[in-house]
Amino acid sequence: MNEEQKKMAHQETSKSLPIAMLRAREAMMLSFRPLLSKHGFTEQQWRVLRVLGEKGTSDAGQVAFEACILAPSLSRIIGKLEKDKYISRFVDANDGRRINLTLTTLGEDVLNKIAPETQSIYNALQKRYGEEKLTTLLELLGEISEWRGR
Amino acid sequence: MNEEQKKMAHQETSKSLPIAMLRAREAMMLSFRPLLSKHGFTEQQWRVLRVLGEKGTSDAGQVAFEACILAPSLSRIIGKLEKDKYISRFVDANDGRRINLTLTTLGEDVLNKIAPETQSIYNALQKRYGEEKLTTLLELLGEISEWRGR
DNA sequence: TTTAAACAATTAATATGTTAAGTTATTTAA
DNA sequence: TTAAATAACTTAACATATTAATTGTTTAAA
Repeated sequence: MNEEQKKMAHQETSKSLPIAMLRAREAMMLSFRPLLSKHGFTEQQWRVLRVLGEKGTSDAGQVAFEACILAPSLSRIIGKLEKDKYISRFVDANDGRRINLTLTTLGEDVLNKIAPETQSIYNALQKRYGEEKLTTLLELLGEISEWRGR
Repeated sequence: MNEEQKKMAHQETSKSLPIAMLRAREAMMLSFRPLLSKHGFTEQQWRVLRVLGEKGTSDAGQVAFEACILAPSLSRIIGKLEKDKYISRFVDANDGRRINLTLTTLGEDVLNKIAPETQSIYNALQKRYGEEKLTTLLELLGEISEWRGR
């Protein structure tokens, strides 16, 4: 019995979708993260700003879902973003449980300042791999996102 | 000037690859995480066990790269896995800086016990989307992983 | 209507992510 | 050969991830 046969045969890590997504995402973030940290934001803070820029005012639950951040993490993140004057928060008029969030003028300014820089990184990626390939990738990822399996 | 025009037009979050990967990965982990936690492991601990099962003995740096975990995190993770007797660690004979890691018998046992269960979740995903689609996705992710752009 | 169930957000506790600094071992160059 | 540079890992500090418990609000049922 050789070395290989001692081990039971499992799926290779390179063929695991969650690991493959992690590695691919990490490769991209190696480019994006320095840009964000240059401006003093973490990935997660940036996602919150982007979602608010896209959706306008929306409640914390919606932002958490869109930014892919769990509620407890979001609570702290919006605490800091509010302290730093990038967003403001207020209780919903129709539902006292809900917290609405919106970008301040300062928040909009940083979004407008940083977004073009992230876009230029994205353009480099697109130039390298081609628009079609990236579109296909986005579509496939979108389908998986809707999976509620097993 | 209407509401839309007030905001500068940025890339939609749904068209951001890092966010799309995050959402897709999260959808999958919603299925995997309960299985892992049932056995008392976190995602990261599980990735370390899988990598060691695949590679056999290998040094911490290699494991960190393969499992997509930064060195400081790995230090803590292997500290716990060693304490719980799933792995053993020892200084490399040829390079005193390097720490070699290997699965214990207990580690191999849990790997062999849990892996089939994760595989069955994966099979459900494959049944839903088709083998070809998942293969395409893995290939595209693999290409992005090699990106070192800008 | 009054209470129980369901909800949204927050707090708490433990684990990991991220960057920087620190340790020890190895390599390189003077 | 030795001091500086490099490398691998660890520790530290702060931010986020995850699950559970808590608080306050709304809805639904008795």
